[in-house]
Amino acid sequence: MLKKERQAYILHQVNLHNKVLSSHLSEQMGVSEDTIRRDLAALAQEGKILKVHGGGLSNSFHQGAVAQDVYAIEEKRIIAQKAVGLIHDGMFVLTTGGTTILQLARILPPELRATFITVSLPAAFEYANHPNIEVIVIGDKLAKNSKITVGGEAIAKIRDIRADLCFLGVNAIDVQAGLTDNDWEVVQVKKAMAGTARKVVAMCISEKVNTAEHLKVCNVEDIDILITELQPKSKKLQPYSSKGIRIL
Amino acid sequence: MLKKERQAYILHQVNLHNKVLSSHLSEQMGVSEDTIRRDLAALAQEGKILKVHGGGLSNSFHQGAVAQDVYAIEEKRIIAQKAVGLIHDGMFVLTTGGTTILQLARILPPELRATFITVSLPAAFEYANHPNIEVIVIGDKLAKNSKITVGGEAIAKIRDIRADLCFLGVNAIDVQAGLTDNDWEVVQVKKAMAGTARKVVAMCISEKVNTAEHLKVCNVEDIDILITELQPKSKKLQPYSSKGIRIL
DNA sequence: CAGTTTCATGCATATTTCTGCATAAAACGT
DNA sequence: ACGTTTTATGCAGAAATATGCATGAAACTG
Repeated sequence: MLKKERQAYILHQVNLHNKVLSSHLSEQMGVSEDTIRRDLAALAQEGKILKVHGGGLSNSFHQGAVAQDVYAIEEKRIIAQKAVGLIHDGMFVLTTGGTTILQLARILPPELRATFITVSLPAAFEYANHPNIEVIVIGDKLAKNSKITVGGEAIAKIRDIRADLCFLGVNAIDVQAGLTDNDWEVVQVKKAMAGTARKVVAMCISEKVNTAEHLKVCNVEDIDILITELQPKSKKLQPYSSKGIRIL
Repeated sequence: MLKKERQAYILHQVNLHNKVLSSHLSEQMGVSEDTIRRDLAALAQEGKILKVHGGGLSNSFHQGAVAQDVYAIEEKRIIAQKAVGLIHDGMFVLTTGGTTILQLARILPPELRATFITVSLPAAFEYANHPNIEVIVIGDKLAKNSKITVGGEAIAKIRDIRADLCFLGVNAIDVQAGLTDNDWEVVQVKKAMAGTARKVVAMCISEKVNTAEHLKVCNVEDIDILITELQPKSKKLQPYSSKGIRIL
């Protein structure tokens, strides 16, 4: 990894999380803490970040800036953290859109080499920031509110891909009703994704567990792994666990 | 392998991956690292890439990810204003990426009903803000630097579309050399677009008129309309006018 | 204030770059 | 066509750069 590249990545992380730890970064990109410290010093020198003991801070504190607030961001961050452990080098990964997926995109370890395939434009942007990931965009008509491509072309293309892993941002999940959503076209895309991947991972904040929407994506049995921000052994998740779904 | 060829390849790699390593390139095309370094230096000299210790980076790194201001925005706004007059209800419009195209996207009249087809993710986002426009995204591998999709799939898809109008963001135009660009894949996409549309519109700031890059997109005769920020009767544009191209 | 973590400094090492030069290939002028 | 000039490329050795490690100092924590 090149110096500038590393610094750009650090800057990205700082802008995203408002703080970084030297120890964390060091581990994340496999260089010594000394190097990280030198990078932080350089970035601080350029005024891009604020260097503090133990890491760095966004200087947006200093200048006052915008913090885009995502609903239940902490929960989603936890979920993303669990999900990232499933991805290994060389994998082909299908993802939908949604804010949980975006969180996932942001915390992908920089040395991970994988191919991400998505219908979500925001997700594609996020993946594009990553130094070692190949991004494949599935094309079709753009659904304006969700910024994902939907339609027959997209679905056919998804079916052509034998992905190792599929991450579904989940709107509602229920033991009886299965995975459900409320946008017809989104459902088509998710169906296709769930159908073609070797392992299907559902990412869902606990609040949406045991809720249902009008349109069905798939049965809970079709899911291989369910990730929520709760403990895996949490009572709320027992019904899913006993259906043979792995809980993280 | 010729020097120009090599440099075009390097540039393509940079546009696709945002970085290249001298060592890697050297091995990949069987020339010494010295030669690669000289190529990188030349490309950096022309401002096409950012040269760093160990290789090269896309110059999007240098500008800082946030708040990059568009070069020559006033000129581009004028061009976009002229271009928008060509679009009518019901049309199918193909567009490339580039900042000029983004300007166009922003000033589309809200009551316009048309279908825009693009390989550019930023352009797609911009179009998506429009209330009455249908947006079709062409999918394929994402070039990280320019955020456009490139590759065989994309080109095949473009060829399937009979668009009424094609807007090309132009990198360089010259009466002799024609429309030229510096990234092989981008050139393929532009070629396909220019080839399939009923009318081809080139949008080009006057600064780039009578300049040339390494790779050819098409002849000036293949363009139907040329838009710059200059007056149509401007002297600089005479040669194009006399080739039968309509100037706006 | 004692213990732990983080930091700065100097140094060692590996990698990358620069410089000058030699050679080969291409372009040019007459 | 021939010799000359320009250009492109590779190579060797010196210089610069990037990084990690060891040590003691400084900063945090409770």
